[in-house]
Amino acid sequence: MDEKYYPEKIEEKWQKFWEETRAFEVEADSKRQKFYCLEMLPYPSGFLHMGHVRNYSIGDALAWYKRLRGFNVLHPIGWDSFGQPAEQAAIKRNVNPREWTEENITQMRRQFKRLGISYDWRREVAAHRPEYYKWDQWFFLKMYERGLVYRRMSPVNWCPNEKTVLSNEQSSGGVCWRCGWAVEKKDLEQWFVRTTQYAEELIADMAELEAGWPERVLTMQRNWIARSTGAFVDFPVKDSTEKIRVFTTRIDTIYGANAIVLAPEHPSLAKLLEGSTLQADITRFAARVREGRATLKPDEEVEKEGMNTGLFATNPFSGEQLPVWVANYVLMDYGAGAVMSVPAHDERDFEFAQKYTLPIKQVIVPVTHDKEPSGFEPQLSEDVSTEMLNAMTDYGMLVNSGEWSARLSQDAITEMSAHAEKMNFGGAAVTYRLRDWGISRQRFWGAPIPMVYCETCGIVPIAEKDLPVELPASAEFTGTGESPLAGVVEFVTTTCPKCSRPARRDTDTMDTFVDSSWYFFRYCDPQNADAPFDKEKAKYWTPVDQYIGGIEHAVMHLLYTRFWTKMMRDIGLVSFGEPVKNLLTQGMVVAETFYREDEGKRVYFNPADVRVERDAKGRITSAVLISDNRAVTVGDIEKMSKSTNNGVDPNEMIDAYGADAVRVFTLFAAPPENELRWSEAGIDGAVRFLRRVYSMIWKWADVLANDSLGGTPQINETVLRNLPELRRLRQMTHRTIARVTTDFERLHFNTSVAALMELMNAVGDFDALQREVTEAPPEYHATARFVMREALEALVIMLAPFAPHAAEEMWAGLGHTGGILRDAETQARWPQADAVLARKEELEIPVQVNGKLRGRLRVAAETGEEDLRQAALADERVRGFIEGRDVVKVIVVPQRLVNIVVS
RNA sequence: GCGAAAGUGGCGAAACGGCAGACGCGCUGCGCUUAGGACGCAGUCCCGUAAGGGGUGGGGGUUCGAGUCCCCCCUUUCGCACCA
Repeated sequence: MDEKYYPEKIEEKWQKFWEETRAFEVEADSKRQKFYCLEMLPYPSGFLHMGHVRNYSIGDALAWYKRLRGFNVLHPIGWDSFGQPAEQAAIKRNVNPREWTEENITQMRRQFKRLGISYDWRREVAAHRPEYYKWDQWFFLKMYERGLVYRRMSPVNWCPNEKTVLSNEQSSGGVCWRCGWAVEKKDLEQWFVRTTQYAEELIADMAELEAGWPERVLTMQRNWIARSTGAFVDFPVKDSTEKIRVFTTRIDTIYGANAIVLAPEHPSLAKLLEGSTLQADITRFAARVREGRATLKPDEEVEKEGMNTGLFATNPFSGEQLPVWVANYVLMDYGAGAVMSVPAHDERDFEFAQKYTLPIKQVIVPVTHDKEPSGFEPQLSEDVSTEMLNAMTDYGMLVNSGEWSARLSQDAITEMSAHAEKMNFGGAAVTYRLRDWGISRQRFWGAPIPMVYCETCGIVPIAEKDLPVELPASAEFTGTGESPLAGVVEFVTTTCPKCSRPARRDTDTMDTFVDSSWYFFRYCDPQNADAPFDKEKAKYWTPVDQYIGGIEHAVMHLLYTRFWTKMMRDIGLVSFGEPVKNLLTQGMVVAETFYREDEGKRVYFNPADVRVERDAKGRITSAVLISDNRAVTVGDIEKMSKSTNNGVDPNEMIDAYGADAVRVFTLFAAPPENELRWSEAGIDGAVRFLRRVYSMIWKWADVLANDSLGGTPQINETVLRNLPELRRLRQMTHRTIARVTTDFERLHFNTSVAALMELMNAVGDFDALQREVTEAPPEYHATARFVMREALEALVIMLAPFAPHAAEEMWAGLGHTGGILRDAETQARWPQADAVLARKEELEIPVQVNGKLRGRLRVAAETGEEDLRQAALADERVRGFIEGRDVVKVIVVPQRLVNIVVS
């Protein structure tokens, strides 16, 4: 151990040590309790950013903590290495996606190692390697066998100029990202996974997740799946054998229907309009609406538009003839693609009826007395189109509804659904907003879909034994045309697995969410060549005990992986349906921005190049650019990004402060789910703290090892009894152990670090006191050294999850060999808090009079209720406030406070 | 518009319904230094010399006691957005 703290030296040394001793490599061991600590795998862009650093620092702290508590901890990492950036690099710079990806992985792996994250690197997986995506394809075949994947036409974003498929990002704003042409929708045959088949289970199983997942994420998933209960009702079309099926949640309002409205894409439309004079007009209208939708910007509101088809449908409840309309506000892919329009009791239908002056018939009246109905007096006349100002969407009592009148909405919904079912024209139904998962991508850099098209046999799956269908080494990356694979003749040309005649491969690849849906199962058995993973190994390690990642994956990734797990359960690979027990969604990393206006455009400067001036209160008063010493504008705090130039490079931070300090700051500065505001001053504080601990250990290492000052460190009860300062440090040590332990269990890393800082401060005070002790008997020194060693060792071990390199160095400095994790299988190193020692001997009890603080009592910790009461009433200061008044009540909370209530 | 979460010093933040602001940053003063983006010590919510008073977005309520629980409002952030 050097006298001074040299992070780069220590960090390199211990990284090498961990590698050589295989400190983080683990195997399934049924005799030990496991803990699966998982962080979301990164896309290998080539560089770690601060968001990654935060994510992986959180995970690593937890992994270390659990190891020190004696768990067998699986802590792996891998690469989400398929996807667009590699392909874009290929298009733009003519590099090979595979080489580009592999190079990036090499670079990022080096960065991970520099950060000292404790991964079992033998388990690393990468989505783009055939050994991995072989199993994506295998799963595809399994799902195909079970009817869980199917093919249908579906629209993609299409650039008519470059004749290529664009992703949503590439077509944002409705224009092509490269050429600026208006993006169109184009229908292509694509593969879909039937996620909707599991909709009910995906909703229902969320009950299991309530304890361990953020409420926010569950809410988002619930809204995404959006289960809705209602009923189907079939409306027979006049002069036709066709029926129009609608979905409604308000069958109780059916007597108020004034029209049936179809989505423009409704499949029955063509048949219904056969021979109609309006056919051409309607078709044109439908096409226009569809086009309008394609170029729609995300936030845009669209005016309701519709057309009367001239057809009529019969309301099966009332027998009434209703006109059939087509309108842009009805969605084809929700419910039945058709609705009954009830303007009096639905806002959208109301708006539509207003626009086209359709009759509005009221069939529900409010019955609640304590709640305002929607601003409108009950009317019993039928057509209220002139009086009604808003739709009345509340439940109420049915009126104008034939035999159903006078019932309450809730009852009517059940009874009318049952009636529809009995009469065979509908019935109760549940629908979901959740749609099937489209997994076809017209891209090169993904797992090929293992399907073949044969003229004779049609669509034929590849035989399992012929997997993987390997990606060719390269393709033409022009950025135009359909899937790049379509241009690779050797790839496309194949033979039919069934009839052996020439056939053509599917040239699409799979969505990268496929790769990330099951990767953490593969970590359990990453080299398996015969199966995605060994069931027994997965059974030991999974489900994941703690998953850590960004909130941006709240819906898609986490929903798909939940689906995938259920699918794997149904094909017998796992025995549970939920893959992740606890989820932590960490906040973004943000920083200050600085800019100058230049001809209306903002030019941003990196915070590293700016000097900030503050006033006496610490408020920022101005900022200047260091290079020219002229002022810059202080902008908002924003997410670190290229566009605002406020990012910091983890490599530079590690160079300047060391990985340990970066990690300590990252975990200390904010609770994990909050935003983390980057600050170089803050990281200075982290280094300062580490340095203080380090020099304290250095100073005491010799003393603790040197026996000449009074024998081996040991407790002398007499000394302890007589010297409160020794007891005080012990108390602080044990109190800190208890605090840090509970904070870790709650993932409150910031308060853990704060507690360690307090312990360090106490150690510092104790050390200062010791310097003043010149003459003392040997048993005093022995006891003092025992107490100090206890404090320092606890401090070092509890620091390991945050600053593992420094902790290892100091642990060794305290005379321990073989590293902190030595014998971890048999001996948990985490210190044990002794509740008796952690207790304070003397307490300061606040005394309130009528809830206001009026005095404090110094009492022994075990002082009872009655004594506290007496002491409070007798207190000099307190008496000044109660004199001359009646004491009505005295509330005594032992160990806590006394409140005296006076009149 | 609908839904959810959150508003505490100059800043990041603490606080089983029980002393608001732990811990850290910044700032102020002092010491040590030729010097310091080093180190040490002290101070730092507001008003007041003090005693004391006020203070957790605003207003009400429950309670002996509210940052914490309930109701209304304001603001911010996030998610969803014609979902019948």
